[in-house]
Order: sequence, then C-alpha cells, then structure tokens
Amino acid sequence: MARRAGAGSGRDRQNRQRLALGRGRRADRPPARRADRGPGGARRRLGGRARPGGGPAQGSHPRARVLGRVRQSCATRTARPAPRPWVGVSARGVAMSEMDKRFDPRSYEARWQRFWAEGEFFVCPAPSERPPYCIMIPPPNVTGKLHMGHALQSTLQDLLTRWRRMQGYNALWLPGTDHAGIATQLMVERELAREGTDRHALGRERFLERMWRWKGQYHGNIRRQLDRLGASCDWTRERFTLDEGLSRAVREAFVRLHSEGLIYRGEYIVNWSTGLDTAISDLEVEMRSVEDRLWHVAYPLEGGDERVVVATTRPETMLGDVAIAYHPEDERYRHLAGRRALVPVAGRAVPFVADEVVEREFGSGLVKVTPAHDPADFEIGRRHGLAGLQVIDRRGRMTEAAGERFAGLTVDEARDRVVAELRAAGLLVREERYVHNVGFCQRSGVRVQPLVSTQWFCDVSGMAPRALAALREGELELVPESWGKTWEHWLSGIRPWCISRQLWWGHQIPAWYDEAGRCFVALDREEAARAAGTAPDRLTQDPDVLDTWFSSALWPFSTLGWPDDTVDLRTFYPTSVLVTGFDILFFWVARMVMTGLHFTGRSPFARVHLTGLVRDAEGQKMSKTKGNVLDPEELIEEYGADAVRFTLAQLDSPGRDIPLDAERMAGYRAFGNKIWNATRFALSRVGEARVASDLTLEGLALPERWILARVSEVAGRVDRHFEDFRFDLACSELYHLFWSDFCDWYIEMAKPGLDGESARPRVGEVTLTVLDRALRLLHPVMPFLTEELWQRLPGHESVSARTICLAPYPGPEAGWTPPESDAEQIELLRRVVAIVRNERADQKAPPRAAAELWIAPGAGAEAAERFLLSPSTLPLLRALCGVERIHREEPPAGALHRHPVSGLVVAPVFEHAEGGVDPARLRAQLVEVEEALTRARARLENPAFLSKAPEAVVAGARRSVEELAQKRTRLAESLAAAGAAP
RNA sequence: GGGGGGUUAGCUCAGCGGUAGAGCACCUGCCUUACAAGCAGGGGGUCGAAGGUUCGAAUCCCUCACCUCCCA
Repeated sequence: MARRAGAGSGRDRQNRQRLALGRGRRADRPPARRADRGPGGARRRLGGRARPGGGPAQGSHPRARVLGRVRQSCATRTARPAPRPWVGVSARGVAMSEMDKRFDPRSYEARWQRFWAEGEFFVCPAPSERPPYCIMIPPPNVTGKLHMGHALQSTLQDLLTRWRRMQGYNALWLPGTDHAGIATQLMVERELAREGTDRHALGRERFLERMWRWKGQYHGNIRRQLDRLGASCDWTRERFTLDEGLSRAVREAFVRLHSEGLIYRGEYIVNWSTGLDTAISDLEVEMRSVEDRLWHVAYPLEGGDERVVVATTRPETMLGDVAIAYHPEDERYRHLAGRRALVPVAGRAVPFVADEVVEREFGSGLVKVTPAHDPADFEIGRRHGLAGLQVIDRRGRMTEAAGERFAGLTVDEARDRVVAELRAAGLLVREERYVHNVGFCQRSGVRVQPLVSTQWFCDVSGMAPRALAALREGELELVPESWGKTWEHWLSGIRPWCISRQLWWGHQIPAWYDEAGRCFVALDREEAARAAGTAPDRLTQDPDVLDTWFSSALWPFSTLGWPDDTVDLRTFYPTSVLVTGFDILFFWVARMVMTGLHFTGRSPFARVHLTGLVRDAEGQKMSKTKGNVLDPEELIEEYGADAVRFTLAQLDSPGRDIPLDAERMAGYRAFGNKIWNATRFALSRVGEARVASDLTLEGLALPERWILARVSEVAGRVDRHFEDFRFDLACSELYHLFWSDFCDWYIEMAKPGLDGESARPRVGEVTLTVLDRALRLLHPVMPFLTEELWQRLPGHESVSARTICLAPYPGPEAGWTPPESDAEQIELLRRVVAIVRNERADQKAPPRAAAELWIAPGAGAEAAERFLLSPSTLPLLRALCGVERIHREEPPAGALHRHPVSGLVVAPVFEHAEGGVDPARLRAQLVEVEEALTRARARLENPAFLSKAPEAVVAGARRSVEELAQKRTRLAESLAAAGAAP
C-alpha cells in the first residue's frame, strides 16, 4: 500500500516537473540563489526617500497614528533603562526601540504594510530574468465586503506568493474586483426604491452613473481589507471586470465566438427569475426539495364520454397545454393516437402525441404538454411541432392568453382558481402530498419560472472535451484530486450556457439591430454600421448585458492585456496556481479553462487549489440570517492579521470544510506572543553576536548542532507541504519548531551557554541564526510579526538588504546534517529530563529543589554513560530539570524509583521531597507494562511474524521486549522500596 | 435515483499497513527575571458497525449505518 500511495504522489510530482520543463516555467526547484539577495532585478528604486519622521510606520493611516500616540505615552509612563547596545537604527531608517514586553500586533501591522507598499516589493517587472509565478485573485464583488472565505483564500494566495517570491520567483499576485452584475445592481436598485424611484424612471444612462458612483464609493473597501490581511498584491496591475481593457476583451471574445458560430441568439425556454426580472443560467438555479401537491386531473376526450387522467403539480399551466403525451410503447394509450382531449377549464381540444421521454410509471403514464412553461415540454413541443402558448409573463402573472378570468392573477392565485374550477366540474380525481425538487433562483430566492424568451447562448460543447483532456493529460491539476470526478461528470453533460441577462450593470451585448430587425455583432457600433451598410445612429444596441461569469471566464488572460499580445501575457500566462472555493468550480474554474484553451490554446493555470467552506464553530454555514457571520476585519482587529492567517492556513485541510472558532485564533495569537518573547529574550542575551550566513556544524556543541539540524529538516518539510498545498501540515511543523523545539528545548539548553556557565562556542550566533531562518520560514504565514522581529536581528542585513519579504526562503541545509550519535544523545537527554521532571512531580518535591542524579553503569551502555557523565551535559540537565550533581554509582536507598535508560539505571533524588511515589500509581504502571510485555512477547513467539515481517520490525519488537522487561523489574523494585507489595 | 466527502481523545482535526498523535479544553503544582497569552506534570480513545485480506489493519477490500455536499 505504501508503494502505491508513494508511487502516486511521486508520479504527480513528476508530472508537474515534466510540465514545468516543457514550458520553461513553474520549475519545482527554486532558481539559483541570487548572489546577495540584495536588490535584484525586481527591486525597484526606492530612492533615498528620506523619512524624516524616522519610520515608515505611522504615516497617514489613521489607526497607525492613534496607536503610535498611545504607544508613545505608554513608553513614557514606564520608565525604561538605558537602551541596550543592540538598540539602534536599521538600514531602512526604521527606529528600533527596545521590544515592549507586551505583544501587540496592532503596534506594527499597519506600519509594515505601509513599508512594503512604499518599497514596491510586490511590484513585478515584466519581462524578467527570474522565473515567473502568478496567481490571479478570484475577483471579489466590488461593492461587497470580504468574508471569511475571501480571507481564507487570500491568505493562501498570499502565502504561496510570498513563499515563491522568497524563493526568487518573479511572483505576481494580481488583484482585482468583479462588477458582479446582479448583486451590485440589486443594491443600487434597493437604494433607489428607498428614494421612491426605480431604474426605469431614471433611465439607463443615469442609472449607470449611479452604479459607477456606488462602485467608486465601495471600491476602496476591498483594497483596505486585503492590505490589513497582509496581502502582497501588485496593485499597479489591479483590474476591474468593467474597466476598458477587460471590456474590450469581452467584446473580442463575444465577436470571435459569434463568428465561429458558438454564440447565437434564439428563442428557448430559460430559467426566469421573477425576483430579478432576468433570465439566469442553469447554474444559478438551486434545486430544493419541496413538499407540493400532486393533482390528478381528468381530461375528457373529444367526442365521447371517455376521459384520461393526468397528474400535475402545476394546474395553472393547464391553461397553456397544447398536447397530452404518452410513451410510444405504452399499450394503455396507443389507441389514443389521432384523438384529442379537452383541456379542462381552458376548454381547448389538444392532440395526443407519443414521446419517449414520458415515464410510464409516473402517475397514469400520461403527461400534459406545456411547451412555454416547462423545459421537458419545450423539447416535446419542438419534436412534435407544437407551438407554445405563453400563459405566464415575466413578472409571474397570468397573460391574456390564459383567458379573461385569469389574466393578471399571480401564479398562485391562478392555481387556486383552476383547482376550484376543476373541483366544481368534478374533474379533480385525486389530490396528494408530493415531495419533489424545485428550482429556486439562487440570488433572489424565488421559485424559478421556466419561460420561453429570446436570449443569447454560448455553445460550450466543443470546448468541454478540451477541458476534460487538460485534466486527464496533466496540463491542469485539481487539488484535492477527488474533484476530478465531479469535473468529468459536469463537463461530460454540459448544456448551452445562457449568457444574456436583462440587466443594465454589465457588459452590454455587442450586437446591434437595424430598423429591419437584422442583427449585427461587432466590436463597436461603427463596425456594426459598416456591416449593416447604414449610419451608426440608425442602429440600436441589444439592451441586455452579459452574464457576469462571461467576463470572469476571461479573467486570467484579460487581466494581462489579452487580446493584445502583451509582455505581461507572455510573461505570466499561463498562470501557476488558482486558489478558490469548490463552490465555483463550474461557475468559474471550468469556464476559465474552457475559454482559456479556446482563445489561448493553454489552460489558464497549472494547478487549482480548491478550498472548503468556512463555517462557524458549530460547523454551520455562515449566514447573515443566522447571525453567525465572522468579519475578517474584526478578527484582525482583535487577534492580529498573523493569527487570523495562521488559523486559516492551519485549518485548511484537503477536502474538508473549515469550522472556524475564534478561540482558536486566541491560541495562535499566543503563538505570536511566544515568538515575540523568545526573540525578546534572545536579543537581550546574545551580546555582540550576529546572524551568521555561513554557519556550519563544525565546532558546535550538541544542542547547537541539534537545533540547526531541526531547522534544516523543518525547512525541507515545510517546502514540500507548501508545494502540495498542505498548509495545515506546514503550519504544524512551524508551530512545533518554534514552540517545542526552539522555545521549550533549545532556549533552555542555550541559557547556560549564553550565561557563560558552559564553555560552548557560538551559542548566541546560533540562536540568532535559528531565529533568522525560522522567521523566514514562517514569514509567508505570519508576515507582519516576522518582519517586525527579523528587522531587529543583528546582522539580518547580510541575508536581505531591505526586507524579509525578499530574503531567500530557507530549504534543507546540506551542511547541517549532524553525526548520527546526536539523535541518540538528544533522545537520551530528553528521557532523563522526563524522568527527573516526572519524579519531581511524583515525589512532590518543590519545583526549584535541587536534584541529584545517580547513574548506575550497565553493560553495553558505555556510550550513553560517557555522554551523561561528560562535563558538558550537567549544565544542560541543570537548566532543563534542576540536576545539580551526577553520581556514577548505584542509587542510594533514598532513591525511590530506579529507571532503566539505554542500559543504565537512573534515579533522581530531590531536596525536600515530601512524598514517595504513590504505590497505587506504581501498581497501575506495572500492570500496564506487564500487559504490554505479554503482547510484545506473543508477537515474537509467532513464527510467521519472525519469518515474514521485515527485519527492522522484528528487531524493534525485540528491543521493546527488553525495555519492557527492564521497566517491569525497576517498577517491582520501586514498589518494594516503597514498602508496598506488588 | 447517481456520485463525492466524512465518521479517530470533551471539541476541531492530522495520521492512511508495524500496534494511536497534535492543538484547544480539562485536572494538579508553580507569578522559576523571555513569555501566567506562560512553565512543568497528568488524566482521557476497544480509531462508526460487522466481515474479509495480511505475520500484523485506524490505515487495504466488501457490506451496513449515520452525517454532509453536488448532480438528476
């Protein structure tokens, strides 16, 4: 199984690599390290723009100013000692004050965002020597507000961009917004309604002015929110779906598709939203299970007193019936061919037709045919040449054609009246409860009304196979992979896309009509006029606009200047990665891939990371009506952007939704606090040491070798996890590295070295170097905190001249591979420390009480003994668990509990120990050990295990039996010493 | 009706053939001059159910149950 899984992921990686080579981009390996990582090709001149205020910080951002003042007053209130030597002014003129004991993200986040913007670190040159990396933002609704889903996706996009940028890529994250036709128009219409008017009263032109004004008002929100999140977008390339360039792309695409016969206009049945007063696409219809009634209605036959029964959930559509259909092989009804039925209430005679779509098992096996108001009936009507009869209008009211009694009634009213009349006429055979699926307009929530109308359609059936092939052949990769099946399924059964909308806010369809009603599709009115052979002002443009998704579908290339062959397009297209929610896989991703392949011949992106849905702590979908919506900005305000980012990245695991609990953010804010304090400690203790750029393990002591090896190891793992979009695992690695390895173990071990208690070389240098690397590793996830701290590390300039954003991303360090004995020694040290700490608690010795450690030699344990008794080990044990002396002899009688460790016997004795070990506890442990021993022995007694299991596993089993046996002996001894029977 | 995902410690989730982990929560002791947003220690799980494959299954296969999403 391992082989299979391994082979799978290996193959994926190979595919990617092959692809990368084929295209000369998206290489898996970072490019050769820039020599100095100083200002490279990307670096823009920042000029010696002197900042008289001494800091990029508290610029014009109002919050920054306020916080600045608050902080200042705090500082003056608390009397501080004279600045330490390391306090100074960094290269960038950022005044570095001594670190505040209080960790407060608000004190620096806005400052760094500003610094980055002013430094233009995220502006990408094109062309560039460096390999391109590009992510297009899924453009949020321009007048909307970022929700948690945006925060999640933006975090991941930023994380990837920062990571690749640090690896030396020309990493572009292109920001922008979407005009979001319906959503935005609705908001303005609502505003108009409050003013007692509507768009029709205003007229198209003035209405659009209002729309643009509204857009202008809200546009800054998205920018501000992304800034606060730490987004490293290239704002010089920001795009809006309705701006001139993108509009041109839309017209171009439309005209081309039309000329290829893939866009056409026609009268078809569409999903009509009476709530929005426009047609909507199949995707915008949400199916819901609804309990309705099923009415069985008798239709008398013409000429005679026979009658047939037809079941329907929508009796009001009877008024538009034009036929009754039966299955051609249905023996029950074959004889009806050529006869006619009288539609009750309407009184019209309609023919019988035979059609294969009729389900014989449903109801009586007969269906009424209403081509104007049912998609299936529409098809039947076309097959049998039956003209539809429209009895419901665009507002959801009955038309004149429905008859005088019904005209003007709503659908519901008409239904009631039809049912009443049927009942009165004795034609209602039966009425029953009926649960079925009904389409609702996703946006307005009203029941979709199928209507026949003239709309524009895009035939994507020819593009779909290429999109399918792109995935199959690896040009496109979906992550998690499992979405591939959904992709296949949807694209295999794809239907024409209704692209016209009866709205005003959007790209008006580039089609003009002359006075004779002839249609001319062209890039502009002049061209249309030339084609029509008439004057431009005699043409009328189609009043409808295009589905918003039509322009979104072009986003990956229209934003780069398509249809022109621009430098940007050549540099950044196809893009590298798309990060978006699985919910718009069809709405957007599939359409981008189809249009991308169609117009550029390339998949618009190589990989798509599909995120789950952000839910609340209880796993409920966030919704305004439920009131469980969390606002990213408020969370940033409370916990800091880095904690929000870390939380979201940590929770993003493949194929899962994200239950977001604000408490969790508090936990990751604490993580920030931990890093803050660790850095504060390091800075106060490292003396004159500086970050080393060329550190090797040579001449270093065990703890230093160990932590550097850990950093190197984690760097390798994090890199792989980012590559695989496993942000959750990457975050865990980083969390563990900082908190457990660096803070809990290394810093404690470094203390004696820093204090000169132990003659260890270069401890300060290693501490700073580890911090430098670890902060760089963490930077893509927590950009603000890492910049704030990294800038304070003495010697950081040797790594990157201006900012951590452009410092190289650490990878595994070949020179940081320690001798194999290191791992054993560290393990031994940790076990002894654990024993001493456990005993301290068990024996109720005071936390600070000195401990003496007895180590009894054992056969074959010479190496372990040498290590534990070496002069460099005592300071470590003292720092980690308060051991003051080590004796190389059998433990004294006072040692309550003797522990087997690597062939030695170890026993700590404490000053002022109050209690012995609880015999009950020892007994419980003994039972546990004995059970484990029995299990382990049974395993070894199984000949099949011995012959078939790998050697290493068998050896491991043997070792564990030995250890358990020793443990049992010692426990028994301890019990005896405690005066208790086992 | 078809398909996807899920079911592991109180909660949220990793692990996906070698005998169970993390974070948070909980309990105990500590304000030990980096951090009480902290430190140290501890308790807690027959890995949804039943079969099968295997020396060995939380992990692979089959069946079932429940939860969720998508499509019809």
